[in-house]
Amino acid sequence: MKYSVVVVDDHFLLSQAIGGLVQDFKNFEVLYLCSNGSELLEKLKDSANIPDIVLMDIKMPILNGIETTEILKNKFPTIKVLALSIEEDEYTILKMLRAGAKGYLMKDTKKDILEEALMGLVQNGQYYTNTVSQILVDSLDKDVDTEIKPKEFEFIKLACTDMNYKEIAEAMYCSYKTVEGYRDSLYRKLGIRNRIGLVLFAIHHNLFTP
Amino acid sequence: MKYSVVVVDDHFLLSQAIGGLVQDFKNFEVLYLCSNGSELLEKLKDSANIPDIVLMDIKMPILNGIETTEILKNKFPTIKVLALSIEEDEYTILKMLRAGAKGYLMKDTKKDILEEALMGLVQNGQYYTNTVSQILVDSLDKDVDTEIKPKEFEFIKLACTDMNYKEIAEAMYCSYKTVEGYRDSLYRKLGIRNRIGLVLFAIHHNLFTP
DNA sequence: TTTAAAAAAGGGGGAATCCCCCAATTTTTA
DNA sequence: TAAAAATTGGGGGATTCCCCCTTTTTTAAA
Repeated sequence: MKYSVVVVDDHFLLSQAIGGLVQDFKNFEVLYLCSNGSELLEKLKDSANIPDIVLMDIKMPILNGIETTEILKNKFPTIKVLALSIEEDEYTILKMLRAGAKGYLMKDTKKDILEEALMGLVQNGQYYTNTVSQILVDSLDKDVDTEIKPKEFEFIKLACTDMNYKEIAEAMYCSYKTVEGYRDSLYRKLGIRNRIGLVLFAIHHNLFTP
Repeated sequence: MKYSVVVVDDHFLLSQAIGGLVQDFKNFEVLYLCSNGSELLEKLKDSANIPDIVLMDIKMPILNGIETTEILKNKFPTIKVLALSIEEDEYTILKMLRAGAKGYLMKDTKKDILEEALMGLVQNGQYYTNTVSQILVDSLDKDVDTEIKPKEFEFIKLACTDMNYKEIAEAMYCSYKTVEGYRDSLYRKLGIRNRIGLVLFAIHHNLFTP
């Protein structure tokens, strides 16, 4: 009996191709492919469509990988999610693991590693590369004072547009000075010195997708 | 006799997988895979390694797809390049086509289309989707006064860091006022109003990769 | 439940930077 | 040699940055 695998990725070519790779593995077979999270949830309404493993991309339209994994954790706890992302980013990996992913494969993954990871998932319930383990260790002492608050998060997204602070204040229904407060607080705790730095930070940590 | 195909992409999983798809096509076979442009050029030094078609990613480390295609056009004019990119972007597509690519496939491409495109390349020497044709038509009247000059291009890349204009001027070995000139000229012809807008423009048009 | 501490929101003011107009000079191109 | 383009510059208003501060609200602890 082979373990069933579902690939969720909005890049048709990639999901089709990954499906092909998985189909070659002797212990695994592809159940079906989805192009985003909500399509997967739709499929899962039929209990015949519940796979052992979901290979999940993170950046997807409509319902992204983190949100989808969160939902799966609650509604289908038997399904193991393996994150499979083009971009490697500490923040994103952490968010994905917190959401319930049992492993995370980077873009430089080779075919053998994919099979090894799938076997790790069914045998040990997880598969963590050295990189991911290191990130987990690093995150222990780091995330405490670097936590970004909801209002600051909202500010960051607006700061990543060409609006000036006066306009941002109007958009956030608060005073200009409050907006400056969010900015200064972020500059201090993120160690950046101007708005370009903030935009770059936001992009690198997937707080904002251009 | 099958047509030989080389896949150039820094995403191992993707290139391996695309290679698998191509291998399934009855008229095509994979010669080898490369992870960036300079690796391809190294391979091509041996004349036994010259393929009929190169499937080329655009964003790659060391030597990107546009630069690589430009070199191929001069040194190996018999090789047909099919751009195969995750991101779809007018500017990038145009640059890739100007560099000599004979076609461009978007991320939502399905397996059949890939085969169709490969056949188009060997039979007609090109394969253009409707989207690409439309972009070509649009570009005719648009690109004239929107051309970005080399110095401006250099400025853009520095403007996408947290340096201020004084520092950028030092980095470019010119006066502060010259830098302001580049900035103002770009703002005018790109229709943007501040530096964040410039950064966003640069990202959207792949002039700068965060 | 009261109290103390922490966080959020708002504010003043000054220095630095950014934006945008104009003009002069030098270099390149036709 | 004249025209076009690139470079440099002045000046000034707008915006951003970065300190200082007070008031209000939320949270946590005694």
